[in-house]
Amino acid sequence: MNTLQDLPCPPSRRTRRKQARPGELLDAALALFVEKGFAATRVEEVATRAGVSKGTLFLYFPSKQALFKAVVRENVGRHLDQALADLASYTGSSADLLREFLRRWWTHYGNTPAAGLCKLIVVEVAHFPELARDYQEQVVLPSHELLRRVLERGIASGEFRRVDVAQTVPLIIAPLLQLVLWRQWPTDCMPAPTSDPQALLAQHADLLLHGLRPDTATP
Amino acid sequence: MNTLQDLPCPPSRRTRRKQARPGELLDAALALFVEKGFAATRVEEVATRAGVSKGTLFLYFPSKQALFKAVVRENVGRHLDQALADLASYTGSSADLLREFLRRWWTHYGNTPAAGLCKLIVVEVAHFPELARDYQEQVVLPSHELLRRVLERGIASGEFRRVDVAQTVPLIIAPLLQLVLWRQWPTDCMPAPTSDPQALLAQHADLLLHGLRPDTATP
Amino acid sequence: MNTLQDLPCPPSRRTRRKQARPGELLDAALALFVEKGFAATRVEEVATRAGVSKGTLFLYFPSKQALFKAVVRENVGRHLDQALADLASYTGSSADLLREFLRRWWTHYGNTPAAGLCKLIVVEVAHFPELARDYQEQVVLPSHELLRRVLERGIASGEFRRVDVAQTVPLIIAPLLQLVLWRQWPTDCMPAPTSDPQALLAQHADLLLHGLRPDTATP
Amino acid sequence: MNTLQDLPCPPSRRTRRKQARPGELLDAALALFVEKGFAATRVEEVATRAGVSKGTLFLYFPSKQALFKAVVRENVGRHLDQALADLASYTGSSADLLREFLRRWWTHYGNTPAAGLCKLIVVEVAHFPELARDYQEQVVLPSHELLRRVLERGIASGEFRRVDVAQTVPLIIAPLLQLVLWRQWPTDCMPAPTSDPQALLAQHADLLLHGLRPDTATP
DNA sequence: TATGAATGAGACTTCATTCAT
DNA sequence: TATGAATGAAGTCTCATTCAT
Repeated sequence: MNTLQDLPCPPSRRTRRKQARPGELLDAALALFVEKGFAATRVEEVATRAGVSKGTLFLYFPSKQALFKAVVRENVGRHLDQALADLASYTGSSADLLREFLRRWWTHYGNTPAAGLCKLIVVEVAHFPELARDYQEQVVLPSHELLRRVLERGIASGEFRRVDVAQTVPLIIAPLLQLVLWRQWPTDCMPAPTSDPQALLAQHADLLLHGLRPDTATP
Repeated sequence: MNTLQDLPCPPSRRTRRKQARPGELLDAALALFVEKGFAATRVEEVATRAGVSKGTLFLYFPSKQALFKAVVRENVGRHLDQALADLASYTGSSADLLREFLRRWWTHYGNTPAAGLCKLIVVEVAHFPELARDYQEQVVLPSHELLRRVLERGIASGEFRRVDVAQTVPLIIAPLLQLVLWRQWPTDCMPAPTSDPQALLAQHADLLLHGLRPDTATP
Repeated sequence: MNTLQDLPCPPSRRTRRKQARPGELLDAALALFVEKGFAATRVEEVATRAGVSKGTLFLYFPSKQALFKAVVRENVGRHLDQALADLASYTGSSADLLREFLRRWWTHYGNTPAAGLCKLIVVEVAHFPELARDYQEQVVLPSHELLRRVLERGIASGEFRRVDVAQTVPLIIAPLLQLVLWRQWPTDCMPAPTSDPQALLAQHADLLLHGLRPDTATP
Repeated sequence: MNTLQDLPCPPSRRTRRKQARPGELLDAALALFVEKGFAATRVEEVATRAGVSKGTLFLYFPSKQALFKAVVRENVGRHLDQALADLASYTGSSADLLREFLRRWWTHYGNTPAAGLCKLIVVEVAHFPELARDYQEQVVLPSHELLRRVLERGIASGEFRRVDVAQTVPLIIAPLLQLVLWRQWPTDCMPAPTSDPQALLAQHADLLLHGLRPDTATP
């Protein structure tokens, strides 16, 4: 029996807001930083978009820089972890594994708000070296490491021909990164080269797997 | 008859310098904009680096934005034109043509100061739609058009298998763009995934041409 | 008949604290205002030091200025009254009376927390004219008045030589005020000229009484 | 013969102002800091009083704190040096020397704008320890040292009776400091105890020299 | 009564732009 | 043409004060 008293008291409206504030501010900040860059974003805009006043923002983040760092830290590698987690124990073919990698990368990262971070990092990272390190550790290295293992696995099993793994990994990554950059651009004056990300990824997988296929004509 | 006056006077050093001013300012501005972005670059820095005073800069460019536009206009597509010019009349194999495209892109564009513009455009272009249009017309469309023709040529001749050309072109471009971005990053906290651009490009060509090769099982 | 309710209840701990609140806030404020000045003291610091929240402070004092005025009013002349009260009816020699004045001034005022007010008044009083008037009436005038009578008494009795009383009174006061100022200074970078207030006061009395002694050459 | 060409060209109006600017700003700042304290003085007020705009101030001083430090450094000990310089080689009586000290202190320091610094230092010095050190070295220590020598000279020569020199020096200084503080106060609500500084100083000298006179009645 | 989250006016500081020289 | 002193709009951040709970 569930009595009323067992139900947790709903937190007061004020308390609920207080707890939600940092998240709301981070969301607003992510959107604006991505759209306009760090310098061109005014803290008052962020506050307004989050539905609070300028001063309130400073209750939660001591400075604009701290806000920026929190935005990046909050979103860097957020979805990537789970996306890559169980790929390591994949048992199917290496080709399927590569396809699955691309598929997950898209659904868990490239197609989420976190993708906006790429542009941010490309541009602002020179001014925030600590964040660059975070990004390197949490996003770049794990992705590269995983891809490297996938390639080596496929080569070892004979599914893939022998290629220079170190140079091939960035070639797999590049279209993914470029995809999220292209999607940031204003479509009117600067249309992305493709309007169908999924088709691009499909073609990427197709071209890649063809490119990795061992030479059958060598008896 | 005094014909001496008809002869062009060699410009005095002062005159020469005066005429060189805009160029020196544009060079300084390019370097700084690429390094720090539009907002974080102060006009005084640009002037100082160009060896003139802040006021002088405004004699040549009416505003910071105008300076930026001039920088981009000056450098966008500067080297690309000649790089792509005679590729249209190439007569060798399509594979060689693709290799030649990559080679030229690297020597005439990716490995020149103009490459810094990529980062600039990725980030700032949203606020300068006219520039985006310029870039689109002078860089993106010609490159894509050329690549499209190369692919269609190869497919028509049977050198390449039938692929979705519209999706493949960006896949060829992506590593090139990414390569210049990687080179902008601070190497200490964010090393590029490869330190050997030429090797990357070689692997790109290799993988690509393998991927485009017709299925050998079709006699 | 239930007479218990008629008896005064000993105040509960909460009630007692509640009644003590203003006093605790005033103590905290005094210390902080003295230490940092009016502008550099934040109301939140005062509240925290008094063990309450910022909002609570404003239940007792309508503004920071009101708090400051209350602090000064509360402490100005607090100990001085009793210190000077019965000196008026002193019956001993005028020299002893002067010595007693200095002694009491020190024990009841100069060596109490209220001494910190001197610095406060020196600096902030220009912006709080009402407080200046209070201080004038409660501290300056009574002290001067008393000292004037002491001097006149001594001159009348022949104990002291004829001096310009109006100019002499401030000369007696000056070292006392200066003494409390010196003690406010940070000892590391700005040591007071003497570390022994009692010795200074003793020397003050000695020098003063010698200076007031009638010329011995007048039989 | 003075030809016109020998006359130094009067500096252009702009140049002259440029050179005068720091001084004008320091003067304005001194007045306002003395009047209102560091925190309550707005940089825009200083700029306005100096006849320039807010931004101009920051061409000469990188921050409000730097301005404050410059104000103090500029004025601390400015007039005191020359005032005390040749007193060391005085050859008259020690009594005259003491009187001369007081006279000079008044004309060269107490009655100049630099006197306003005393209040400033009393209050703000806790936040600017380096400045405290400057003041200590340039003002306090030299004055005390000089007075100590005067007293010892008089005692050695028999002009003065044996007193505790270390305690007497501050007793001579105190009325001087207090005098400048009193003059800062608003005369309407807080009149200084004397409106005639010279009379006070005269009485100070008189009382002091009487107080230091050897006991003639001790055969 | 007590709290502490929220506010917003106001301060310091920067920097693109102007203009007298 | 070239300079660089001067400007002032605009941005970040602080903190006294308010008010819903």
